[in-house]
Amino acid sequence: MTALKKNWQEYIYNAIKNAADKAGIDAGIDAPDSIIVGNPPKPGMGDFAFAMFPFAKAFRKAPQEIAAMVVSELQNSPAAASGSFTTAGPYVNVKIEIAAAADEILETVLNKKEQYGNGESLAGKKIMVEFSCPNTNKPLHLGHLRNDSIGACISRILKASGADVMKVNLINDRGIHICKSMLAYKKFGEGSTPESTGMKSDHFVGDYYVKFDRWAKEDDSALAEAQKMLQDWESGDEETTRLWKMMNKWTIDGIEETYKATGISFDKFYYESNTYSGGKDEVMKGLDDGIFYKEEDNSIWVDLSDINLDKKVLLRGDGTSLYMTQDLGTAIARHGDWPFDQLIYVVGSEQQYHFRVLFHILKKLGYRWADDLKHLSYGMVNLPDGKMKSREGTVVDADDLVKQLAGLAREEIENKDRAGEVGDIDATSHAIALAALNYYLLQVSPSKDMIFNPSESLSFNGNTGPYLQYMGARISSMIRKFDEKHIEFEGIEADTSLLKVEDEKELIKMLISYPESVEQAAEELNPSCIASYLYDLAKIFSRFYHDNPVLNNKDKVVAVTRMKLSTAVLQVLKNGFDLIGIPFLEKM
RNA sequence: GCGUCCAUAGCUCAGCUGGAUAGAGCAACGGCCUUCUAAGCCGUAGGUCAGAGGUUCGAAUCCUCUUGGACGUACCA
Repeated sequence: MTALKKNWQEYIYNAIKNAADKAGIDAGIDAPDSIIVGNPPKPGMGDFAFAMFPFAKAFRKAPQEIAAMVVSELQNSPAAASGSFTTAGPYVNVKIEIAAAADEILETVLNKKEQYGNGESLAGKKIMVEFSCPNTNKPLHLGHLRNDSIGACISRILKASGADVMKVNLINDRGIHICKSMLAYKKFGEGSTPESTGMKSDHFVGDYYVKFDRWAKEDDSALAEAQKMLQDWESGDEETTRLWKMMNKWTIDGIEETYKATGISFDKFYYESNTYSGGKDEVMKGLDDGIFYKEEDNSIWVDLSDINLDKKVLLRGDGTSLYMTQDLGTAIARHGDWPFDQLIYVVGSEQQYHFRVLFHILKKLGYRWADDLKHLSYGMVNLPDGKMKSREGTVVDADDLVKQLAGLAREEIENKDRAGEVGDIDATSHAIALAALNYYLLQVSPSKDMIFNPSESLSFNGNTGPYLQYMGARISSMIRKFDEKHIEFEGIEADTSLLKVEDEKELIKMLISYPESVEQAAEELNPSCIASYLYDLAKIFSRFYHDNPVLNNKDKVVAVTRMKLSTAVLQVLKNGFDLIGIPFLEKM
């Protein structure tokens, strides 16, 4: 909440109080905070709107009449100096004096620079964010990209709100599915390597995962062999371990390349292969303490009837561990490494049950911090004709997608004849690709499933990341030209009282509300707040810039003032870009 | 069956703790480049906010039910 809004809440609050006192009644409100600040439906009607409906009961009067009383109170108060107000039926609409607000916000933005928008709401909090968590049996696909975008963005938003954030990844490098690709390679690989085939190493491994699937369809013994391999692996069999190490490295190397290309990074990597045994110990301990129980086949279970759930297996009869086993171990290890105030798991909605159970078990085991765990569940990415299915080859591969986007961006640059202008065309097209991708993935609220429409996501027009980048590039271009002509403008000071156009006012208001967007995004763990904010800001600027000469203005004072406004808009765009993962481009 | 989530324009999505005439983009149609990058700007058309009740001065938003969908309820992760 900005100071400006707070002031007006106060003014309205006092006005209502005074009116109530005069009428000898109790207004039924006790704090300025309780006054709701709205926006009038049309910009021309004012900047803030206050509905009088809630006070009708206390006053025993029609809201229209109360509005009139409030306005007359306002006229005799300090509020009169900072704006004007009218009744609009049951509403009191306020038009703020823009020059004073503009002066303040422009100074604030231009002084704070990349710090503008950062808040303190989470200051002192240690928040760990887990995301990505790839399996080491195949390369990343579109689903991972959504996870990565959300996880990375949430981390930045929390940091911008003052939290101490630790980004962690959990490499899923053990389990039956890993053994499947290992087994297929052992059987069909014939000693080939990523180098010998010239393939990206994670794709190389992924192919064997597919091969296993095909083999298992024809031969029932395949699965049993994989099971056997898992036992070998957990008992430390040398040959299996060697194969595992080699293939894991291939996959992880390949995935790291994808991370690098998509701008994803982590502060710490956890590996299931390290944490699963800690989880096993924990399960054994829980068994001794009578929290878990053993079945006849030696498997270990937890009874969850106390939270209206069934029972869940924690350790197989043959002693090998499961997803749950290692996740217990991982959580405990993490809290030991870095005692967090909150741990956010960015994981798909299909695992809601898993996390509910995980948190509950940790609580049963007596870990108080179990209450600080949160599953940030996000929806699936589907294709226009349904789901992505690896077996049917409808999976959208992450590397392919990024490459394809960059290719299209490059074409676009060439078509516009801007190849010479942009400098490094490869870097530029890649940056545009990332903008398109991240914006596309983040403009949708995480909780919702989304449809990935290839032709639409490959478009760079309209409500897209590249549109935002384009606005940034145009403002940058203007600033360059302004700097070149600096002699012409020497000694000329900006005068915000000249900001009279409606769009200028809108821009000022947008600048003021940026920190609220960030705060809201942090509170709701929803990046789409910032995505929509940025689009709104860019859209208004675009219209303003189209209709009103800035640098080329005949009046040099107006030119300087508008340049200052534009520079502030650019700063806020850039700050938002950093959060959403849109690379800023000086030229495009 | 039970649990969680979802349903807004032809399509993809916004819509803040309930507030004035529900907004964008894409697709369609029509305008605008001798001036700051046309990846742009402006306009036209397109809606029973799945349906029915309820709460309220006031509901896309809150509650209940119904319908439709997704996901889960694995000794997969």
